[in-house]
Amino acid sequence: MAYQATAKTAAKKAQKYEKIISVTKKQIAQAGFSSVSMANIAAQAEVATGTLYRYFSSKQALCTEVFCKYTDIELTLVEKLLNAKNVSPAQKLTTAIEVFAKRAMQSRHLAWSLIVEPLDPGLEAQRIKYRQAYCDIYSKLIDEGIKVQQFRPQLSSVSAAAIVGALAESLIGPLSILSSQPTEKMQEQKVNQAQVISNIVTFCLQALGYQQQH
Amino acid sequence: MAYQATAKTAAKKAQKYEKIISVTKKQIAQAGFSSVSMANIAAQAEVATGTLYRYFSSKQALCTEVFCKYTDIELTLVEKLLNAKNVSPAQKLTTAIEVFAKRAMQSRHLAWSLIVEPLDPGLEAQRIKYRQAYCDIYSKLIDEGIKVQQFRPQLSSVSAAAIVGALAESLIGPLSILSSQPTEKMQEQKVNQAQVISNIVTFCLQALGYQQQH
DNA sequence: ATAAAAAGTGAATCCAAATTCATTTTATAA
DNA sequence: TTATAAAATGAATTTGGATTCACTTTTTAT
Repeated sequence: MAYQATAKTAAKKAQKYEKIISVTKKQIAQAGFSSVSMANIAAQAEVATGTLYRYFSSKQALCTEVFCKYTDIELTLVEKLLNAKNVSPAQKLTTAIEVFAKRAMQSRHLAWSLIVEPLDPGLEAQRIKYRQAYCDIYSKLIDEGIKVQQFRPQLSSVSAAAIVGALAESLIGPLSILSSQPTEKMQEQKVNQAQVISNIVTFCLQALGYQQQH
Repeated sequence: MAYQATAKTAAKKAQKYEKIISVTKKQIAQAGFSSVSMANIAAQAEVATGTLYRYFSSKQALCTEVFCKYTDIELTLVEKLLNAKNVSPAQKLTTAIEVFAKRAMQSRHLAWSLIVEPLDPGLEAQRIKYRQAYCDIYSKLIDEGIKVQQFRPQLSSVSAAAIVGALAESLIGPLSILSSQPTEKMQEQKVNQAQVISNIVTFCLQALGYQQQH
């Protein structure tokens, strides 16, 4: 009597769920959150619009799911690097920035959507939570660095926010020379990704008062 | 025969125009661009919605006008400071940041709207132009500083973008401890505006490789 | 095979503002 | 004072998706 989803059916359902997520991610990576429409996603996922609502209560719920899924991956990764044992704060920061930057550059459009695309309030609230999380872990790192005198004494939460902003704007935002066509400014200025990353690493380390060892 | 607006009428019209602008600015300063609706503004300006369209071709045109008017004031001010004669690059940067920060803090909500509130694409495009302008003048300043060896050699456009991002995030964005209730974190951490500004000035100077003189 | 439960469908509905425009009011010039 | 131009009005229209829901199809348990 009682209807009980069989393994096969449950799997099919899960598959459909994943397809919706992945299709949405693809759309966001190609043209940003602003390009996501339910009709749009439904077509790509090969379901009816009504079906989407059997998996996600609203467009915002769908977008939030995707946003969190992919933002979380990056945050967790950076978190791990900053929790490494027997690595100095300066070294951890260097690695964290390098990893974050390289990954963002490999998925430039997605990174733009996740980090700087203007979003509506619901999603923006999520983004703020993640930025705050980044800020918190960087803040801790700075405190650590102050304690071992690798960084100068400072308001760690202010400096942490500055680092988050500096990374976003210089690597991903519209001011990043990396976001102009690779052929344009970068070639003209003979700049490559590695140089940009190295520049921003030095920028951050020195900002915190780290004295380069020779 | 030919209708020619008399001085009095022209003045009245100009007054009405200003009133629309000022009412819109007030609305933005109180609740952001997202709270602006034509009905809303019309009511506050004591005109009919249709009348707004005799002054501005669209909502976006109105918002853009206000956005540019107030953003331009700040940009011009900072530009002047950076063009000062007989002032070292480091000193100019210090002053520019201090002035920018103090003014933003005095008009916190407006600054938030102008600098970090998520906007729709039309306005966001305007904002990017201004950010680029800031980036350009900071970039020039950095080049100047490199030349006189106050700053280390670096990719000035990358560092300039980083500074723009750092200022926005640490002073105005949601991560700024100044944007939480003044009573909250700031008192709890015994932090005041001056300390935050001083922190961010040092952050930027050192980021560029400036060596504090004793 | 059949009935009940769940899943899927997509055309129709809803919605909130921006924008329009036929009409009214005000200003100008003869 | 009157005819014409400009300005102002605000109710009605438009719009672009998100969301709904009556109906169909598929799955499950007997």
